[in-house]
Amino acid sequence: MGAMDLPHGHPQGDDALEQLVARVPLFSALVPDELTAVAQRVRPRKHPRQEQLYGAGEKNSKLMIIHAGRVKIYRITESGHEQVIRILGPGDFLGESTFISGATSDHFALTLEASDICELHHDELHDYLLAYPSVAVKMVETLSARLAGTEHQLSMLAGEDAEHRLAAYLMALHDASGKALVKLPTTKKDVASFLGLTPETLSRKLTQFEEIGWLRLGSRRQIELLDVEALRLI
Amino acid sequence: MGAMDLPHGHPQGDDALEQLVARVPLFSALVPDELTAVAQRVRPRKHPRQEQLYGAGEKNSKLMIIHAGRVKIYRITESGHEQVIRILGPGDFLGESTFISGATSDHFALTLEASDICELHHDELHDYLLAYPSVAVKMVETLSARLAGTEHQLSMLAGEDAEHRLAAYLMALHDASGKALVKLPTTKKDVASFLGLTPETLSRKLTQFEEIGWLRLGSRRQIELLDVEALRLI
DNA sequence: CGCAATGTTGATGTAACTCAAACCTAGTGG
DNA sequence: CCACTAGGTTTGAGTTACATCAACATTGCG
Repeated sequence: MGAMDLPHGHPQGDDALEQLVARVPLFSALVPDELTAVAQRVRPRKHPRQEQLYGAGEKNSKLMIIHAGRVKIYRITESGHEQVIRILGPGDFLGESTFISGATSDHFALTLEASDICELHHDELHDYLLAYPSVAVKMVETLSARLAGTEHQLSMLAGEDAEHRLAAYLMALHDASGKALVKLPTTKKDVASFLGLTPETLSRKLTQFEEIGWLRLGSRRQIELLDVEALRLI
Repeated sequence: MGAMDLPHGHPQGDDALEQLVARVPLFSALVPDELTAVAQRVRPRKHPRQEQLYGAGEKNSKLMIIHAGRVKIYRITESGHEQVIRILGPGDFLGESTFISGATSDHFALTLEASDICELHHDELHDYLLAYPSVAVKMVETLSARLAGTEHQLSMLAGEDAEHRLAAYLMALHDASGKALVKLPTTKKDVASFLGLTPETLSRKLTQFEEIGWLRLGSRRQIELLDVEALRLI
């Protein structure tokens, strides 16, 4: 668990790294040779839980790719409260927002659990994208998808009430896992922030849904969805 | 202003088209030869005002680049009301969200005024990005910036009240133009939707700001900002 | 110039927030 | 490994900002 803190350079390690890189959607279109080239330049690091990867105001100059763990992206609004933007997991990348030269990010990234994350300096990223256009195309596609997701969340926040938002969120979790037993990716406090609610309102709506019989609240952030159709139709 | 409805093919027309393409941020990193190549493949079109460029469900397979005019991007929420996502102007592009093969867009694009828009089929776009990686890099940067903007709007909607949202919006208009006399890009109805408010609330807050002396409401969507500092500090 | 869409103003209702207090859970350190 | 504690969660009561409904005024397009 602590043997990869520093690059060792032995063949076994490089192979493993290449395997990791190959699993990242961003690099999935690369041919083996290119994959090897990328793997050699990427710096893997372990991060403990609750570590701040970057903060607002810093000029974070690294693209980070998550191999294992979860990362919370959030903003501090002008009125001072925390707004969760998204939760990232394995295969996702972050730090691209400051790729536009000079711009400093206005949000924070925090590991929610111990995480394995690869880093790539922005200068290098720029060269990579020019050298491997397929990575650039993949990145365009990923950003498009992420943008569409954020826009969807935006119109949910603006247009729907608390119940609709919560139901839609639960359905998204359900569709992602395919199972009736879903697990919140983080604390209810953060989920509430993500949904634009106070923790109190989230708690109330969840118990309300439970009373109606649409779901059952379990321990350890588990929720068993009993009536998926009802939630979808809300 | 109306002589370019159809491509004419004479040198003058091509030069003009090349000039237009060169002004699009997306293509700003291209060298002259590449610029010519792009200009030859791009199809310019005129659109009347209030024309639907694409709608939800359609598999829109074109990247569109705005040369002149304004385009409203909006979604119909599940509860049936219109949510404005953004207003695009000259130099902006749209239609990239369905670039991810197969995905159908869930939002609509409508011209707010007569517009000149160039089209590029997605297949061609894919080839272009591979052939001209600098365009892909530019697109990554643009999408990053757009994502950051949407995330900002998101946290505004979730975290701030009506006054803060309106004040921040007015400040954004002010910062974009640099002048104290700003002009709403579209109807107040649409601006209200963009800010996640009802038209009634927007109207009330604007008159309230006027009574305080922070601004003066003019005709034709003009607003004169009298106390920029107060608005910024709200 | 006339009509439909947009914008304004007022009265009323309610969903969700705030504040507060008690309870529970999960990581801490001994 | 267990007990401690800080943060997370739940429940309750009271408040308010904003939506809704409605009537009227204005704008600007055909």
